[in-house]
Amino acid sequence: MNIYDVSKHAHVSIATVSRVINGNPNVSEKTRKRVLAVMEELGYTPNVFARSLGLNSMKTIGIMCADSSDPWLAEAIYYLEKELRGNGYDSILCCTGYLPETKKKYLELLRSKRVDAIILTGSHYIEAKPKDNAYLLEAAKDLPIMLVNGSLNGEQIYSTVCDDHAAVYDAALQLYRSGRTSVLYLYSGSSFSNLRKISGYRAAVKDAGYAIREELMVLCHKDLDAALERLDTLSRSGVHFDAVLASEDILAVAAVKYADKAGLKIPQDLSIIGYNNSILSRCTTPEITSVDNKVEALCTTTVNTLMKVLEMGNVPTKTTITPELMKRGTTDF
Amino acid sequence: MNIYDVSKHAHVSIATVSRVINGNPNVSEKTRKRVLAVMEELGYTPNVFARSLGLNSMKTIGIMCADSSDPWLAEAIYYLEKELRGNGYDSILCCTGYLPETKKKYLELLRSKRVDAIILTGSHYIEAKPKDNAYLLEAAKDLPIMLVNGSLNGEQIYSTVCDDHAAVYDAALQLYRSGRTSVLYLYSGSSFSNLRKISGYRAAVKDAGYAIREELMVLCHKDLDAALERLDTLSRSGVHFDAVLASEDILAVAAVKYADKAGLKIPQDLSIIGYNNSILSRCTTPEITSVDNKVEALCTTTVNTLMKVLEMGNVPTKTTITPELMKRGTTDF
DNA sequence: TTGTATGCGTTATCAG
DNA sequence: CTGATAACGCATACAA
Repeated sequence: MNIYDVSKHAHVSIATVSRVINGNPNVSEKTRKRVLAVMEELGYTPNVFARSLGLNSMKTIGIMCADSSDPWLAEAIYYLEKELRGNGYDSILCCTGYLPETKKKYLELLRSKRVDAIILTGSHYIEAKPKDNAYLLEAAKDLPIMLVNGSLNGEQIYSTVCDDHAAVYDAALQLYRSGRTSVLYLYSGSSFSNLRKISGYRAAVKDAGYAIREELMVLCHKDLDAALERLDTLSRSGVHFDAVLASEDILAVAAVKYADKAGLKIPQDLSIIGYNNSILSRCTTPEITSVDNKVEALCTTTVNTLMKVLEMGNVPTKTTITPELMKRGTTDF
Repeated sequence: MNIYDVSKHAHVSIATVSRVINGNPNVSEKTRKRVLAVMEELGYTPNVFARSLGLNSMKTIGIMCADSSDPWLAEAIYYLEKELRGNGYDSILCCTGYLPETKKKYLELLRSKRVDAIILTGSHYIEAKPKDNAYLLEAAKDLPIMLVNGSLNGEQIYSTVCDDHAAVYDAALQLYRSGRTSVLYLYSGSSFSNLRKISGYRAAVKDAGYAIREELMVLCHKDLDAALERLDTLSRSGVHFDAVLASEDILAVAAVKYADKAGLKIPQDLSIIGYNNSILSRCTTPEITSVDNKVEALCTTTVNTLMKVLEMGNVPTKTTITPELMKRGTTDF
């Protein structure tokens, strides 16, 4: 069942059938209808492979993410897929894990599949050392690279980021303003986004008139038990804190559990702020004040930008989106 | 940069190059090495479109799910993608939503993309009325259809399910055995899986020696606020219950919140069991006893079965996996 | 407005 | 073991 069969049955050439398929206006209404009728009758579907071969494009975008089961990334993927499909593009998904080598491997794989562009979802794709990002610049010579919540300068590289620095700065400052004196910053890695967050925290501490205390900046695994354990030992070792600002909601959940265990009242004895405004922030009692970093906006903006890029339009290289603090029961402001 | 370029540089025919690419044994070791060297040198990558055209296969599996941001589905997608890629297959993702029409539409779309098989993820794809599943039987004439946590009989349709009936039966019975007298069953829909769960609940009520009370089987939206509100009004309207068994963790979270609000002690005044053993079940205080329905096992089994199907092997039409009750703080057994 | 001929980069089928 | 050549199904430049 191919274009030839249709052309025979409709008594036209394959060129005409092709024109009909592609909406070329240079076809008389009569022939168009006849061809369409035949296509319907035969249940004809164009062969995407042959079409791709001619056009050298699949109308497919590669989506890379570290781990599609991470709630934030899962939500991002949802919006990206939806938005892309709305624009007539398919998405092929790659969960790359967090290792640089596998990230590179999957990027190569997607390139070999001749996707029309690649979207890197989440802040784990930009490394601190420029040479570790070189492979992205290299890939961007062939196709557009879109960063969702990451930023990198380069030809054909487009970034859409949430202003994490401002979000954390603002959150921390509000904690100090509400009377806290020792805000613990709990974070889980050193991705692009995490670095920006930490710098926001540092700036806030200074602007609140305090000295930076390294022991209040605590790195731990993105895991409930690990974080709880970390807070426990920290407290036992004599470090005092009356607020926890976390780089991830799950860490904030751990802080709530820690307060429960230690008999601390929330938010009086311990204020807590999470990050991402995920469903996790709503499962605890009290519910957690959390920074909404606007996944949906990040994703739709990314896809919109990409569509303009593919249409050869002129587009901004970097778009910044403003996060918002969702106030709930773990803070008293 | 194509197979002709390689053949020229290596002084062989394109047929030989093709053989090398495809690991055909009918090539002398010497030639193979030479060709591989040239390919490396020129940085040649086979054109997937042309290859697909010849093979009429993309080595790509379509994954359909209702909503990739649903935690359970997100996790499933993660395992499916990983497992498929390990077998050399790409996955193209489709979030179909919950409406029958869009489900059909996306299935057609994937078919037109000539994917090698389609995986339907989650229990939302099997409808109660046989005629609503007819389109799946129709599609299965062309390619294998794999169901993850759904079941349907038909040629080229393979199901991998978790025994939801047994899981809920067992959970409910344990609640009665631990002294509860009125177990409220809270559920969010009437998918295949939900129907099986309800039948498990009904069986348990009977086997525990109680009469079925319709007012104890409560349907509500899969949403924190909606569920909380539902429990509130239910209680105010005089319905008594001393345990909540939920078809989703999020509903169990709502039950915990309800107990907090109503001043009920968990598990003494109200025992709670959730379903899915998701991270949500670990965010509350106390943490929620939840049925682990083995996402990973479901997904790896599905992919393994699919691989056998694609290799024309003989495979079971239906595989059942046994769930497990993860006991935590919301129950006293 | 329509048809013809050719290219796209492979794989597969022969014949040697 | 190797090579020539015909599919594969479509898009498109060019001719009519």
